[in-house]
Amino acid sequence: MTLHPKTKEAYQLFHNGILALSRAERAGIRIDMEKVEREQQILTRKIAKLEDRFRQTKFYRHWEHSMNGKVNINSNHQLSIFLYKIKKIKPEKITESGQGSTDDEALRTLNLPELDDLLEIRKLKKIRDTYLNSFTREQVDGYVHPVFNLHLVKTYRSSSDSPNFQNIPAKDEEAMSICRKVLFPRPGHILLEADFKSIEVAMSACYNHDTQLIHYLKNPSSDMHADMAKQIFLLDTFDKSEKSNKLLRIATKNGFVFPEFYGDYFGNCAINMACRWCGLPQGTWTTGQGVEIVQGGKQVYLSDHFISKGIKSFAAFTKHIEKVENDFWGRRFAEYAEWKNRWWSVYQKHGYIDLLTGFRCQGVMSYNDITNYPIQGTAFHCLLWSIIEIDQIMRQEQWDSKLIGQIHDSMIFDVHPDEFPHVCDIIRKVTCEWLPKTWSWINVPLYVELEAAPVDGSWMEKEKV
DNA sequence: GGAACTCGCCAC
DNA sequence: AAACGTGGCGAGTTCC
Repeated sequence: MTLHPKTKEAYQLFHNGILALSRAERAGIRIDMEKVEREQQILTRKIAKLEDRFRQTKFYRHWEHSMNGKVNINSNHQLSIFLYKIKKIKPEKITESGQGSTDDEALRTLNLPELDDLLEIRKLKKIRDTYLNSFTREQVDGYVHPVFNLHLVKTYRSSSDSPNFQNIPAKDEEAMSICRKVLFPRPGHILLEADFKSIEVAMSACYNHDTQLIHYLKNPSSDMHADMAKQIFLLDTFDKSEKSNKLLRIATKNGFVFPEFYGDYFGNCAINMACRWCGLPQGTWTTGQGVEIVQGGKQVYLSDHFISKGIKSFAAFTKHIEKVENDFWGRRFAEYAEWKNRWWSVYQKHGYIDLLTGFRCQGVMSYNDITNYPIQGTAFHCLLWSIIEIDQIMRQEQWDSKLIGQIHDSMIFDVHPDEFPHVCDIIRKVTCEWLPKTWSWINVPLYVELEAAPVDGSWMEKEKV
């Protein structure tokens, strides 16, 4: 498939965008190389220790024997053969090419305690060899200069490499801490990140004009994930501040709402919701299973709660999620669903789709592609427009502060403390006021969240402004 | 000895 | 009827 700008504005967005991003690349990000080296050494020692312990297990010795002494503990292929051919364990999960999977989830379900060390080794090696090592390899005088590409991604998002600045760990506490505490602003400066909130959902509303979706986006006190959690977990009341409800809300958001928006279906959602997020098994449910929740002021297990509501097995839960899905697309977001089908018809007729930002996607695409690409692309174009504006103001006003990076819906700045309030003010005006004014098809409010680290603080230390 | 592949895993 | 979108990159492996 091919991508191209159809309007002068679209061309200008890319032309000015790549110039602004090239200035961010030139600015770069400061790395504390001494810290990087120290962390690499610590990781190397930890890995060696874990490998020693792993080599003493019966599991390893059996593996070694079966491979005639030529074991490579980094080889998932070898591990797959050993587990599923030699030990003849039945694989729970199969890869794309049909062999037994050895990913984190597959190995955990095997319940072999020896494999825990192997998974830990994998994780530590990922941190050392992918992240810290790329900083060492790419740094010049203590700064890395990640490349930001506008021409590689099918959806009109960006990509980054050398090093990739867009996949530095953010979820796993240990990985995040090790990788982010070596990233610093220039001496005496402040790292600042500005993140568009729910920009993809907002952009989808610009295409589908769904009444209910717009209602959620226009009313900050409403909460679609909480409403869906209430429906999925059959709750009469939902206090968002309560701890177990927070978990149910996140499970709903990441296990149902977003996957459904991306084009997933109830079958996958049910597995993820029940097993991954709530700790419920795939078969029949019995008392005392899954996470604990609070119902009517009392702590109960999720399985007991569902059983009391007549959902007594994973199969029944899947049926329930199917009904929730039908309601989701058939009633709640019916206008969104109609847009998806209309949009698909337009593509089938013309062979291309045109984005609100003046770009065209042309060629062979699936139904999910057709309904996802415009949303992802347009969301990134909002960020790119903001980057161009801020970069221009920055140069006109001769800021000492600099834009240093971008992660699809967020911008990262290296800010002089004296300029900090002004930079925050400009970011808010550009993203939340001037952007919607310029692109009048934006039919919902836009929000940014600002997070900053203390002066001379690492990226690990950022907190809400 | 390098290209192309698979697998796994990090981000949005 | 079928069923999750986009990347980068490291390590191992296979092919030529």
